[in-house]
Amino acid sequence: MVGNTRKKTDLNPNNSVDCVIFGFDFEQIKVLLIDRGQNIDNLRNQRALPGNLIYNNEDLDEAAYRVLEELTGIKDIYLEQVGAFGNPNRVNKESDREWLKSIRDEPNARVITAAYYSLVKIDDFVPKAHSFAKKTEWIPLTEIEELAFDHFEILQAAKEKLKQKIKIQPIGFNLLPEKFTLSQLHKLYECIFEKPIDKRNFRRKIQKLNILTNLKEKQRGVPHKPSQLYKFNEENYQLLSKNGYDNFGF
Amino acid sequence: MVGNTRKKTDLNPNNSVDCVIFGFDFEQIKVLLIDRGQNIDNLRNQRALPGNLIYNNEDLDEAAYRVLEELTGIKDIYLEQVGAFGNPNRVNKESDREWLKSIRDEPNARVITAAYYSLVKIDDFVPKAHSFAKKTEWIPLTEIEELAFDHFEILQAAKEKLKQKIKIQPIGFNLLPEKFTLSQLHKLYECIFEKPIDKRNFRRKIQKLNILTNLKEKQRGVPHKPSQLYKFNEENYQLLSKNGYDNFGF
DNA sequence: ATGCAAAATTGTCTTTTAGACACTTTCAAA
DNA sequence: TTTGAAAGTGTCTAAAAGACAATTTTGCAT
Repeated sequence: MVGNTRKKTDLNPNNSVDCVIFGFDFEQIKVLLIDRGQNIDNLRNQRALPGNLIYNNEDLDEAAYRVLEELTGIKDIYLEQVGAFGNPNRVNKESDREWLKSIRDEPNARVITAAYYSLVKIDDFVPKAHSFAKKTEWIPLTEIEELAFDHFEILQAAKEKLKQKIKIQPIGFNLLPEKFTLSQLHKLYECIFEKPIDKRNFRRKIQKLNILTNLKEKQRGVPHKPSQLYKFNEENYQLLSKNGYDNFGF
Repeated sequence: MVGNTRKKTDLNPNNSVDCVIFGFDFEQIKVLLIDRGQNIDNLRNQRALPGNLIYNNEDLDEAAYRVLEELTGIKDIYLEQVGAFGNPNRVNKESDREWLKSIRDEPNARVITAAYYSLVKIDDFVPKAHSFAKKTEWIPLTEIEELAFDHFEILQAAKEKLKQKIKIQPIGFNLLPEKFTLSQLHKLYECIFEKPIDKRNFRRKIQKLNILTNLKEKQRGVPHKPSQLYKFNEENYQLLSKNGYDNFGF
């Protein structure tokens, strides 16, 4: 947006954005986490959400898009704010402080973060180390038990937002490739809602939305009845979004 | 929470909270706004949401409760975050800058705000001037066309949150007095959803939730058939909240 | 070629919910 | 006693949710 180059001194030491980036590998929901590769004795090597300080002249949304792109290369994607997290101790765990000292000019500053979440096609991003992230990995949601700072709390809030949001907008398509099967879509909804959903009822309901185009093309090479491939119908989706729907829950 | 007295120097000049305080007078939704009583020539005397800077050692939620109490005297009330608003120009309107100079030590600081909304029983709070608010008034939602800073935008977001939230939790009771009638509740929902709702269908649906207790007591002195008074059944509400409901929309 | 394993696909019935719709009752005030 | 004003109430129809199981198509192993 702003073409200017920014200096390190333009960083706002008190405000950051953190991104919860969800992906889906047809089996489970995964989250993109960075590993800070800490080697200090007796400190757990906790993972963290990708995030960073914002610039002083930068909008929060803009910052989220920038950080997301800087850390993952992904852009032009659904991004939604989860909220602001400002517990004064959110940055005070000993292991976190050590890490901050190594990457920040003002490691003791109080930091309030605006959290965002994003849904990406998992194959569009091959994690690689970047900047202060020594490693970047897709970690299954179910395996995440603790994170740096208050990131676990942020993650829970993001999950909750996603659950609510997908009831009123079919945003799940952002997690799937161009061509996908109804079974994959079904599995995705089961993962998000964290409960089994009747196959036939799900298909009936999703088809009635009228946002799927049958590609008249089949899966190939699977050792069972091949599935029809569908694509997401952008035009009808726009129409639907405008009018809105209220209750795509199960 | 923290008993310490706070000094002005403990204020965080870059982060604030703003509160959208909704009330209901049985006719319409109102919002509590402050009037900054500006006397400068040619500047519109815009109203603003009550809000203020937070302290450095203060949690955001805590700050919201504090500011709400400081500005209105109200506490122990439903408070929910709307989100963070951080447009770098949100504080740059000329009329706003003038005002900030008169009340802030660092009037030029960039301020990111965390917005909250709250639902209060309108009669519990009799507006009176306080601190830098020269006046405090309940203004009907429908009459609000512009506000200071980005407060109009925040208000719209808060309205939207409220609309969504009330579909999954019966939070509207916070807007009503202890004893209320079904007609009042009905009117409230119409105001929030900004559309007429069929009386009989509404009654059927709200009664099925099982969170109303009929007080076997009637309105008195009204020049028409007096209405039954109800109270909100806390016990069943807890039960309902735990299990949740999905679709109390119209 | 045959059979098997694995997942895809499909429809019906029942129950619940949504949505449309209008008349009667009860009170205060004139 | 009449009138105005809002409260209160029930039924029918259409749509949606939810429960439920058999058949089809493919690759692969024999």
